[in-house]
Amino acid sequence: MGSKAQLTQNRSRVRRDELLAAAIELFAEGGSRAITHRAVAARAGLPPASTTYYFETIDDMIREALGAHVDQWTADLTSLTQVEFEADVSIDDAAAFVTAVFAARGPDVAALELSIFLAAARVPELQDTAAKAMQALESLVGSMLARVGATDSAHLAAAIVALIAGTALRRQSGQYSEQSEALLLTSAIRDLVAAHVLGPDTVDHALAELRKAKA
Amino acid sequence: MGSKAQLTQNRSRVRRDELLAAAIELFAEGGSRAITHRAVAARAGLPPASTTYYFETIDDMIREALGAHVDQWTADLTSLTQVEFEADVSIDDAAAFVTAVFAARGPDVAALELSIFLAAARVPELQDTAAKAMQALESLVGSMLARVGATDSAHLAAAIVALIAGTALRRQSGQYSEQSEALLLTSAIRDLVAAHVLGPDTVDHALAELRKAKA
DNA sequence: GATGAACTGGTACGAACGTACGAATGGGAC
DNA sequence: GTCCCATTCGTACGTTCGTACCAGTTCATC
Repeated sequence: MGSKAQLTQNRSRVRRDELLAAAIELFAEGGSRAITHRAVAARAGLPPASTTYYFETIDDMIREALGAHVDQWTADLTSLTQVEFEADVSIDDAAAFVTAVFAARGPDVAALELSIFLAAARVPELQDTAAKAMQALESLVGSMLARVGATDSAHLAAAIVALIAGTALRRQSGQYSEQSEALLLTSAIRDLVAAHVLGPDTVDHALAELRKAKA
Repeated sequence: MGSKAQLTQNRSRVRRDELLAAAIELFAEGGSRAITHRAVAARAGLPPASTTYYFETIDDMIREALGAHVDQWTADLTSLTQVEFEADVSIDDAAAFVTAVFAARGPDVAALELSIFLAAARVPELQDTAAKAMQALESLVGSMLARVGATDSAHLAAAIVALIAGTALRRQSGQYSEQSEALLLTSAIRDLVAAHVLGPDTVDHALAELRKAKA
């Protein structure tokens, strides 16, 4: 549905993917405003009419481009979950690994991922796609937590995901160095895991002490 | 610079602000793609030519709209820092208060703020604006921490900011209930503050225990 | 209340847009 | 090999875009 193209030929599928990739490139550079039939085709090195053959409307094209990119991201995250580690994984190894997911490819790419995720989440047809991406990230974090021996906790994984995403977002303001951000993320993850290990009673007690000390 | 308008009249300034507000509305609904001279003027209930009088180019208008919104947000955050509290503020009160900053106005607004912040951070002319907004948020969190008696720590405030931002982002996937998100955020903040109170040695020890338990 | 600058708003123009069309091309099934 | 249909791609149409223009109106200053 959507497109008139039937994609019976291999080359055709390749060209279609090239158009989607070109659309994402343009989106990264100038937002959705930069995505036009002609611009996408030109970027992909294809004739102007190629876009109308593969996509019913320009909105379809944008949707597909965003969706395909988020799907790819989800697939990447999922495959990372399968990676084998040596038996002894430290928290810091795990944190560094997870940090890399969002941050290692550079702030520009992180900004792109965030923008795409955000744009996708606001398109009704892509909400499932966005939700799956977030689930994949939480699964990845969950599997890392399992590796370091933490008792299973969706709550903890969710908090760490929020921390990762928030760090990526915070970094966009451009006023922090990359390594200080990585340090911040690592130490915050350590704190969250430690609090989880110590248990709610210890946390309650520490906060009660804080309150007493203030008085 | 930028605009030919000199804004010597009050009504003129009001109209200009109305145009900026209309631009933000359209941005919220359809992204930067939806911002056109005519659409903005129509939304503001003003004649089509009004936009060209106040803004040199459409890109200037978009920049100004984004910048003005982020500035307003910064001002809101800064004024919240000045709010007086009763003497005894619990961590949960503080967490709830801070949560409200990002979340209370509903997920749609949070998505808008995130989108605008992200878009602004990618426009060179607005990077200072975006950085100031992030600083204002960190100051707000820092002042709340001071109120609950935590020893001053930029590190802790930064981690909590990341947590807030990340929670707002995570929520955009639309698969979590608003209250579960609030609960997640509150408990994660509690954990971070507790870990800070307990100190790095305790955290190290807890993580070491975790490692031992796994073996 | 006169005067000049600031502002208003209708209209116009070239460029770029989304989309449609049709002739030319090419690959797969028989 | 030949036939058919998917694909390619130049071209064209109507629309909407960004921007410019200018006659009319309103306001601040005197």
